[in-house]
Amino acid sequence: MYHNLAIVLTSRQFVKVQNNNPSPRRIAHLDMDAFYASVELLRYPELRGLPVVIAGRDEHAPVSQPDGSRRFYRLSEYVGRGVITTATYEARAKGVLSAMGVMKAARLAPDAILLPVDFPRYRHYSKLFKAAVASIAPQIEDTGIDEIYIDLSLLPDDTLMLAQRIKQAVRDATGLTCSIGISPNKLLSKICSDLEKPDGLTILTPGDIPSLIWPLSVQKINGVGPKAAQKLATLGIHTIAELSRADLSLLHDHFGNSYATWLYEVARGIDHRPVVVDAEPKSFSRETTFERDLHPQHDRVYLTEAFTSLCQQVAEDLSSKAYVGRTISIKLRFEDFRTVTRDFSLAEHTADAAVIRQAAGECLRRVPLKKRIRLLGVKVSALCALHQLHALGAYRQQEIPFTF
DNA sequence: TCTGGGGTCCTAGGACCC
DNA sequence: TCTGGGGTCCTAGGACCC
Repeated sequence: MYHNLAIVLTSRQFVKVQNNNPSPRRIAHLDMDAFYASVELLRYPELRGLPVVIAGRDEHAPVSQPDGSRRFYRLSEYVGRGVITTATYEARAKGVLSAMGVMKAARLAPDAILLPVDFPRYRHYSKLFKAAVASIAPQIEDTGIDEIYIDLSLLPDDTLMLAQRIKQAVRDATGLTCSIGISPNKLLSKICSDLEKPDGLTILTPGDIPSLIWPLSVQKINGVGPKAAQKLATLGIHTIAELSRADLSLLHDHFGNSYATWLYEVARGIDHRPVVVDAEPKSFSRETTFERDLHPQHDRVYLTEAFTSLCQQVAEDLSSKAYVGRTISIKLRFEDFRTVTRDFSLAEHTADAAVIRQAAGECLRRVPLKKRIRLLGVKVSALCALHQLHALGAYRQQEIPFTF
């Protein structure tokens, strides 16, 4: 009954190998298992097997006791705003999910152990596991702190052997497990790295599509989120199989032209995107949600300090990565969760905190401040790497002297 | 019971230029 | 008095991802 859904491998999904025979790409997606929580379990091994959630700031850090033991905070002790960043599989079993409000999670699992987020530590382990993978398969696309795509196409080794070596290398370097999905493209590999978590290894062949991919919810497709899934549901489309049976014209009527075409292709397992090894950043930003909603006038002094501090942080981020940017943006979220943005493009690139602060101030002036403010953010985009800017400057100087 | 922080990409209207 | 089409940049908002 699913004969029309056979996976289509077009010529663009093939690469040339030494013997000149086209062969399908071998793209792996590697995803670390419950990454932040697993890193925390490395330093607090006594928490293994317990429901643990990672959320919030430092005030919930474990406290060392006089007898050498540690006193951990429980989720039920948490007060204030915030969301769950990660949960161990034991906590997930109680219904606690990433991005869930902490107060809601506390009702589901009041006794779960609560640990604060420690990004520097996760970044360290991120570098370790990526270096371990690179020692075996160097064609890596960075897609986050805990996941990567790897292009295995040009490596001579057997796919299963490669995947097992990569998993072992990650474990040796970090003590952590990961899950790997391998297929001819990023779309399918991303889906199948999730199929056997944790410590999974799934190699997807076209023959597996009906049993493994078709029954899944459309939301398992990377790029179909809550809004699109809801809209598809009103059309009676819930699974990937149902999506692949939908008329292109029906999708065109309800989604934009390009999104409809994209949906039509991904439902058939088609995805030509390359593994991008050296992507340049597009923006740097800093934002903060306040402990309580702040009044634009009464809390003016504190808001101004926070605003300036965000500008300084972004400026430091730019400088430390050797970038300059030309478009300065601000973001405000009000007490009713309505979010507005304003931006301003400068004539020249900058990484200077005072210049960024000045431009951000111009943006802020264009926002009517009638409600309390929940979040404030500053972003710099239209980036240029510092070394490229120098080249650009030299180029400009060549042109300008041409006068009579 | 409200909903973090860091990103990417897309759309769409208007300005402006040729 | 009416009035083209294409290209690029700027700005604002929104969906989505980890």
